[in-house]
Amino acid sequence: MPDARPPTSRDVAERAGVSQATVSLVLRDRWRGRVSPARVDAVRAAVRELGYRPNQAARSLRLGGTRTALLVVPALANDFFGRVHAGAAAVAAENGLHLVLYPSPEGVGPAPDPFASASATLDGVLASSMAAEALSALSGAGLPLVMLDSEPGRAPAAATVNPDIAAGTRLVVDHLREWGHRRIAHLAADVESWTFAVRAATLAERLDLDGLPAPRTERAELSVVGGLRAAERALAAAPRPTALFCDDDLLAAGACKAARRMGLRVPEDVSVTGFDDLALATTVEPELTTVSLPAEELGAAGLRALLAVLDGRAQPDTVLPVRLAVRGTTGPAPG
Amino acid sequence: MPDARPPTSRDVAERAGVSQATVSLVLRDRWRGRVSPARVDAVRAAVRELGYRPNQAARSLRLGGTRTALLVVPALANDFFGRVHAGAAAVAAENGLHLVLYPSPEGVGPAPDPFASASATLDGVLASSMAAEALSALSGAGLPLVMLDSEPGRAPAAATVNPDIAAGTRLVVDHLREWGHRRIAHLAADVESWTFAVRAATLAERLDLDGLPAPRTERAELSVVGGLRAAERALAAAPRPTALFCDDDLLAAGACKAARRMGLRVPEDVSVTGFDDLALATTVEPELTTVSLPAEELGAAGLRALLAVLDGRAQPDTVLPVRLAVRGTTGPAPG
DNA sequence: CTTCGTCAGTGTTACGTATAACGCCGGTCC
DNA sequence: GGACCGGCGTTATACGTAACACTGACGAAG
Repeated sequence: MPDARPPTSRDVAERAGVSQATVSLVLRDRWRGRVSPARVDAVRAAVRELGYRPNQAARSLRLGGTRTALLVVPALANDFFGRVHAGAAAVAAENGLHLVLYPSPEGVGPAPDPFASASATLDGVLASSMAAEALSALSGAGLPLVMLDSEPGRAPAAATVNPDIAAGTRLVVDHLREWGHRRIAHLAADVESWTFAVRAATLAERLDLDGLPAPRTERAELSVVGGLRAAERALAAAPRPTALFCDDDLLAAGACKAARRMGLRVPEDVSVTGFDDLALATTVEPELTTVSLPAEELGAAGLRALLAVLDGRAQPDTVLPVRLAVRGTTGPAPG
Repeated sequence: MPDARPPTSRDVAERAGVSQATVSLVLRDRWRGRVSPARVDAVRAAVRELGYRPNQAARSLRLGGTRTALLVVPALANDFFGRVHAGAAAVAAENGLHLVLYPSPEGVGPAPDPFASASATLDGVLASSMAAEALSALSGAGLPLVMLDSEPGRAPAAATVNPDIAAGTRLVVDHLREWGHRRIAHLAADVESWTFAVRAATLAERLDLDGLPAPRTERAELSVVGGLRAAERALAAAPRPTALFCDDDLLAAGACKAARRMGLRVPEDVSVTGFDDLALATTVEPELTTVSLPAEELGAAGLRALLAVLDGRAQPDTVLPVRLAVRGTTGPAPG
């Protein structure tokens, strides 16, 4: 059996009694009016019998492009980016694009080495957060880039897609105000990132608009324990805040834990709000009141934007609506 | 500016005043004793100046292989597979292999379409769980395959790498026995999978060995709410079990929630154990006593096995040790 | 003075595919 | 009856890289 190596289109041609060019025409579905139906069937039969699969490398070389895009996400530690990926993957599949996932080691980590060699293998990049060096490497390679969760107009991105963080922040503030909260502390993610900056700015602005004092801010490492520690500091202040605005559900979960450890009840003694609506939000007790971001839609819209860019169509920046999921961690202000 | 398309090695050659072959020698680091240092420098300078990057497609075509492996994971919803990926990615990077991630839509979902065309682009696959059809498609394409969390000797895998599930199960049972538990219920994942079968078999065997009755088993969808519902059923039985052995941390988290809703304290009234040691385990209150699996090491060992297979070296099946993380959800049996 | 070996390179080819450019043949139209 | 044309197919070539087989030239060895 000299079946050592996979069959080529030439093998198929020989078996079907046609030329290699004809095989290609049939496989690329460009044979209408050029190849007789009988031969088309013959080629298809030969393909099946030999178990032929086109060599992607050769295709890419010829065509000057792989139908492959890269999705860069900061981490796989929570389900948010899993949902982003699902949304993007669905759109990619519909459009015959391969989507490859690259979890950037550190939210905003060092230049991912994969890019160096992968850039030649990719047609475009959809990135959620990325080190500046990696960004410039990408734009240097001239790769089309669409950014998620990133400030419009900055960075060499062809387009951006964002959930409406500012609106989400306002929804939270309004909700807390309806419950009568006036002393609101801010558990801020200890990350230099546009999304978090928007939360802080909008929060301050909205409170000011309502004639309330600027929120006391506690910086927190972006994790449950980070939230726990920051909340312990925030709740130790006098007078104690009646509500904690957390940049993220992880922080909010940590904050709830901290409150309980300090003998405080949630939401009777202190209200807590999150952001993102992770799976975690409905896992903890009580379930988190949080801003629900359209993760799937974010991925889908991002990939659609990338497709548009690949097709040479200009793509406007997109903002997606968010909603407030009111659950069990918010209630009337005490006292 | 005729800089329309990326520079090729021939462009580099022209600029450096050498032949294309020489460029290739320099870039592949095969020039020792073949190219004079002066020209090597000239080539390197030209590469820098033009921003030349080798065309991967052409390389793959020539070499008959991409240095790329695929990691198939069931979902991105929890952090376990994020850690598996991290471990595998580290080893891959050390060995100049690209690692691409494919989250299979459904734990054991439909044949992933990506394989159809991607198989030609891959050198090997490291899979955690996979639909039977996808498996056969893979072996049909003759792709080297290493399986994680899969029964050794089954499936057309060149090797398997597993955490020692049986040992973990025994650790849990022994721990519960030391606390005096005798009525243990089993919250079993509603998934046909070898790992879960091992848990059930080992649990039954160990209890039998200790002269205890077979555990009452409640099937649960593999999620927090699934665990919640199953635990409600299990805890409604009379006499009530004093401990719940959960196949997974998600189920355990749900079980704790159910217990609290039924007015039971954990661990005073009922002990709960998990499996996997997800981030979730230390997030919930109280923190879960659970079997800690070496996720990073699992990914790393899996990728090492794949590398061995790619090198044509036979690779034995591997079993990795586990440990019991004793935390807050287990205590003395009541009564 | 020939012969040989080594260094320093270059010419050429092959990888597998997609497609532009061309050829053939039977039927139509003037 | 010859020019033309449309349906069918084929030949030839290019994509960018890696590496084999070769060529001179220059010392050294015989």
